Amino acid sequence: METVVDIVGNEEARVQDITLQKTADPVVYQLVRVHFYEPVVNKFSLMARVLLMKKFDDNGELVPATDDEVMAVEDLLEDDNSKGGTPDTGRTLECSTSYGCGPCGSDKVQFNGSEGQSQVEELEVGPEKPRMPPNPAMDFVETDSQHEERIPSLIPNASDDSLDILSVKDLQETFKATFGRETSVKDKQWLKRRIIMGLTNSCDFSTTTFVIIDNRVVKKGREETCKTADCPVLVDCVVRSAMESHEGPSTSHDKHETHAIANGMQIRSSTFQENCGSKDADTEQRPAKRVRKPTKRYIEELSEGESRDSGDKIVSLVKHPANDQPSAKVCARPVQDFELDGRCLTRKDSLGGSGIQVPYVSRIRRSRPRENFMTLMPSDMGISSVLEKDGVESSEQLDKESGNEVLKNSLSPRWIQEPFDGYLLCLLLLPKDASLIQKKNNSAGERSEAKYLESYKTSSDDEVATVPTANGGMRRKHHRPWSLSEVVKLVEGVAKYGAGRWSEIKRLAFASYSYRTSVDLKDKWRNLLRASLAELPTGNGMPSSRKQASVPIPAPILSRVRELADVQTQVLPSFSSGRLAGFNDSNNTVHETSPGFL
DNA sequence: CTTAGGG
DNA sequence: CCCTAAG
Repeated sequence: METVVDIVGNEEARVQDITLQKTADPVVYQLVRVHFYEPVVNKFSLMARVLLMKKFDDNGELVPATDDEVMAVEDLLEDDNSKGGTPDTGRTLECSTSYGCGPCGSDKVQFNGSEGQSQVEELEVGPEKPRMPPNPAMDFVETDSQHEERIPSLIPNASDDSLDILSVKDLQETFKATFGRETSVKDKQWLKRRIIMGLTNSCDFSTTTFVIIDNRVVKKGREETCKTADCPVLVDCVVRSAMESHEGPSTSHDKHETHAIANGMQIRSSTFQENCGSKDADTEQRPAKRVRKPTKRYIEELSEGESRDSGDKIVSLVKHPANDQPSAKVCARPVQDFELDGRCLTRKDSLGGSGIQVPYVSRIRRSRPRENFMTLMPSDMGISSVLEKDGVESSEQLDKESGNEVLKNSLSPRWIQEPFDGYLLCLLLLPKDASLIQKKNNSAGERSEAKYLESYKTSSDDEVATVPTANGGMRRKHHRPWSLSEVVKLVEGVAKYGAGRWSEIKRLAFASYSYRTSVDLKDKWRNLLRASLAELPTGNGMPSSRKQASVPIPAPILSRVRELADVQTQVLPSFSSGRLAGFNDSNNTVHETSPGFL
């Protein structure tokens, strides 16, 4: 399968782009839930790369990783770094032993349940999921008969012992003392591990970044991308290793699941075998750790909005104006080859029960964040198959309800704007040689993916990043249609803060929609206004005589727009003449009827 | 830097 | 959506 899901640095990227090194710097975010489309990971034909992972709440808004999540990811990386000696020695980062190595034999990873069912993986990370404490893959402390060879040789046993007698609360406090932050994780094992690691750790992976060049990940000197401490380096291939599954009572279920996975899917490629093999070894020699600084990283989008508010300037990352072709810049600086080929992170799919190998990548941001990378996802990705019970602002709920459904039905498949629940992971599978990639279209899911990707490919053949539209036209690739929820937000914002105060609205109502600038809001408002006015003349041939918006704006919203516009411009006229009259009428009506009730 | 408009 | 001229 020569398809490639390409999301690089929040940018869409084509296979060609990547191979041509044009858009090659990946940004790895965090994930918890994975929408993974492509199971094929054949070491000999593919290079799989985690490119981007983001976490979304129910409204599709970016949410920062929890510290625990971040730490989990950091640990993965850090561990990788440390055990690899130098980052330049790309090695298998992590690989599930269980489901990765089980019945190895097939060279194809396949999701069971593929049928349109979302390939959603839940990385049970973070405090909200105590059942599965963060940082799965990094486990080395586990007990375990099945992995007797794994010895925490690098970990001071004493510490471990001393921690044993502590209560969860104690551990949490220790954790706090160690890391300078609170944790809600209640898993003692995890806490202990973290604490130990925190106490012994001393290396910081965050100083290394990589870039993909020519299908390989090249180490890149630390750069502007990581200037700021909060460089959104959220790598988070959190993976749940099989070993983890064996840990602790709370994971018994997982264990079971893991087995199911092993049997259910065929990830067993020689590749994975290898990886798996190296894993145990690697985990054994996990070196000492670093002193962990309190993690403070935000997804760029968020920090952007917030920092604007506070006048903070840490947004430099995003703001770099010259970042239109930053990737080129980055790529132009080849350093050392860093074969990431083998580095796999594995995760466990709590839904389909399939684990996948997720190669770790790097984090380098290039250009403006691409907000709608999810639009690259196949529409059948199973976006909302699982709702995260995460707390979601009620105000957002409205958005979702008012917007999602409409979107679902009205948006073209390519533009799935419906907010994703949970987290997302985008994987990039870089074919080393497309011709080598073979795919068996077994499942509908695969087919649709192929189809989707094909269309995408087609649309992006050109240098002129354009994308076909429904009406046959071509529009710029990075155009992002306004979702209904966005429109609603905008309208609300205008209602609240007044039209014209775009920056206010932007940061107050669009804090999480980083991709909309105040200018965008303004423009959109202008368009909305036009649309609303265009709809007024009933005698008019057809409101649709005008160019129809990609996302039809419900009439109520348009009228609301009109109202707001009126309020702003001709408050008195419209009020006294039309609205006031109507208001009085209804009032009268009420008065007429109410006496009867009395 | 934010807003308003034109392109 | 971009660009730019104006506060």
